[in-house]
Amino acid sequence: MSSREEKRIEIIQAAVNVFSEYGFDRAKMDYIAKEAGIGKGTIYEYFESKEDLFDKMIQYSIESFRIGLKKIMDQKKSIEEKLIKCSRYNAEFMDKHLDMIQMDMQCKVLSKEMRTRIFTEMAVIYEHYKDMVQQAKAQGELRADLDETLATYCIMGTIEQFIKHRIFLKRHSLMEVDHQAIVNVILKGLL
Amino acid sequence: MSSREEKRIEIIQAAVNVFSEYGFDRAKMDYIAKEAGIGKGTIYEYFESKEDLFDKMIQYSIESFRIGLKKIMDQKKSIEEKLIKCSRYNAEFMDKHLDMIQMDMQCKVLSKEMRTRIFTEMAVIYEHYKDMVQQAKAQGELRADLDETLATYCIMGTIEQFIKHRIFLKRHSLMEVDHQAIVNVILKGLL
Amino acid sequence: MSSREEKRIEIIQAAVNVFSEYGFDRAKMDYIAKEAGIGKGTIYEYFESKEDLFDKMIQYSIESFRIGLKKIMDQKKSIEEKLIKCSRYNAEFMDKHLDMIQMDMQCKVLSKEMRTRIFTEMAVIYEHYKDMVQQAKAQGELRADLDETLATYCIMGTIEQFIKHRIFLKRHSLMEVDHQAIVNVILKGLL
Amino acid sequence: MSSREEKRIEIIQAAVNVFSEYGFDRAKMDYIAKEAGIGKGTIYEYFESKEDLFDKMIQYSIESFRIGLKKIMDQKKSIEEKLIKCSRYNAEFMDKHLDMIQMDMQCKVLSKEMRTRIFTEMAVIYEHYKDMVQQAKAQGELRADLDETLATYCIMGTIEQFIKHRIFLKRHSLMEVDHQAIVNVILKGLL
DNA sequence: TATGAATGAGCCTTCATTCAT
DNA sequence: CATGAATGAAGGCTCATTCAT
Repeated sequence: MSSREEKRIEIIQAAVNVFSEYGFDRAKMDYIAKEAGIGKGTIYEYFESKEDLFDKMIQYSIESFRIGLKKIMDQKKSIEEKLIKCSRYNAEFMDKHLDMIQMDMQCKVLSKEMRTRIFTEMAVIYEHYKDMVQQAKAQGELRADLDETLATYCIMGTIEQFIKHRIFLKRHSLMEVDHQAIVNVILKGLL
Repeated sequence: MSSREEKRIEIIQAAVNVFSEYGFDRAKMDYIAKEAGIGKGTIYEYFESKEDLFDKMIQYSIESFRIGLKKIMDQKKSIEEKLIKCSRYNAEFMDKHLDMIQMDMQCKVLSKEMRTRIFTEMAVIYEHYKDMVQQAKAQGELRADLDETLATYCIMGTIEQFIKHRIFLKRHSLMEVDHQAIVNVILKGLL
Repeated sequence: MSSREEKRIEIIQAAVNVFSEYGFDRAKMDYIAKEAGIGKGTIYEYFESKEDLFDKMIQYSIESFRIGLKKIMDQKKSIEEKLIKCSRYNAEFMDKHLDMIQMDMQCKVLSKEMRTRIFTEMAVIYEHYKDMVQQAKAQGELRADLDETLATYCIMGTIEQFIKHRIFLKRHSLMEVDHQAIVNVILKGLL
Repeated sequence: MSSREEKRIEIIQAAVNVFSEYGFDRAKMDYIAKEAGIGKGTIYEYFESKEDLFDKMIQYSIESFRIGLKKIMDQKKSIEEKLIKCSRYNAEFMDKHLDMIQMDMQCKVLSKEMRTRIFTEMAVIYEHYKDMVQQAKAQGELRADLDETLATYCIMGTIEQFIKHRIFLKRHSLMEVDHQAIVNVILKGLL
């Protein structure tokens, strides 16, 4: 259909790959063009500048990550099952895309306006996690005296750290058993 | 002592400030020289290149963080007490050296190669945490069936996320009670 | 007639406007196409390149100016009357086609090569003036020892300077009396 | 002395040559650097941008032209002698530098502020000429009924046109006799 | 040893031109 | 014929690094 929109997405996807690999400043427009299989000038038919492309790429990535995550959280499953799926989804996403969880930090190079937008987007993800925790607690799946905010930190932080180490350092795919185990630690605690 | 070594440290400290503020690629050697109160050429008398300076600065920062953390971990205290102190130390360090958070942030706009290099340095911290977990487990403070690696992810990730949100987003200092609560969540789990 | 020729002229007229407004190097083919109400590629159906279009536009502009001037010069009038009419025509032309002044201006930011090209075209106008001087001299209207070439410089230069200052600097139309006065100065000299 | 200022002037002189030859838009910073015998980056140690360099070059050129002209006009000589010297000076200056008389038109590419400055500068030259005419008239060198403004246009315009044709088109130096002849035409008129 | 003026490789961006539709 | 999306060569500017002093 909208061939224009399709091409825009293709460029964004190329941008995800290249920015992810090189970071903002070392990613060359040349690389992105090559990755997208188009001429360098063509990018400027769709995006105003390198910064604009980066902005749009961030928006696109966070939104698509958020949507996938929300879908999992809205399923009628136990909190344990959902957390495992979240962990798995998170890992898969990071495997394909840029280190999304920490993307909020990329904002250094962004306009103040964009930074605010990204923080807002990221906050939505935090809220999704918290909603899930609250709901699970309301249904008696989690202990009654649990602080929902801190629990959310625990979930997000642990999963993030876990994936960062596994994917980032060891560069191998995660096995199913890993996700179950990490969720198990979160739920049961260390004691 | 060696006036040479002193000057080296001064340059590193200037580098910490400037890299923290601008990130690797946007930090100019000019800025660092100005911050250190020396000529631009002088930096090259002490460091081979911008990259070399960055590496040495990362090593220096992580090492100073590591030393403080190790001291806490080596104390004869319960795992709970030590974790609370770690959380507090982490928060204080970031409060004073806001640079460290920034540093962490900068990594994200760096190339994958550079990110990996930093992450590798950080692995020392991870090892300290893991040692502490192992020791606590050996002494029966933590449950016997605990996966030490995953437990370490949980501790580090949760504390990091917790501090990031509190300091970075809300911009207020943490109270004593917070550290106890977050450690409580880690230890007891969510169930 | 030939619809093709009409379109050619339309493009040239658009080119006059755009080149006048922006100068050669800053005029974009996009602008000219937009001004002519056609597609960018269409220009290349009628002109070989931007340079070619510029050349043809210069020729067209100078030619239309030349024709009007020649008509005046060919009249059976005294040299004084003709000079006054030339001055008036020149002023009117520049008033209507402010472009022409602009055109003259553009030349100055052009390369020496391009300036020469334009100046060569303008030489035709010079020849007309010189013809008029020669004829007037032959008929005893001008003094016998007059250098025709220098006299031509005096006429063209004075009128040009006069109009430039009046229109360009003061931005008001010229009154009839002005033209008589300036021609008077030219003819009588300063002594 | 101020070696810095000397180098600044050297760059400006290189800029005069290159801008004069190629025009603003086709002059490459590379050319100017090469002409000045320095590296491209060095220009930016002395000027903020290409536009800034152009601005400064224009100011420098007009001012030095104006000073030389004023010196001639202030001499205790007859109006005829002075006009001859002006013509000669003008020709020599244009031989070495950019087409100064028409430089006011270069302003297309300049900031509004700069345009105003140049017009002001150029107006000073016009005033110098007018002063000289008034003074000559007061001393009875020029006829009493002469319009000073128009006389000034006649002088400036004729000389400009004269030089433009001779130098610009024929590319040969002017002989002494030429200047005397053109001034003769101006003073005696065509009748 | 310390300096900072000079350098030039490298990159974002523009725009004349092409060509598939 | 007409179009406008795509192209890539070209140029202004930055900044890590060098080296004469």
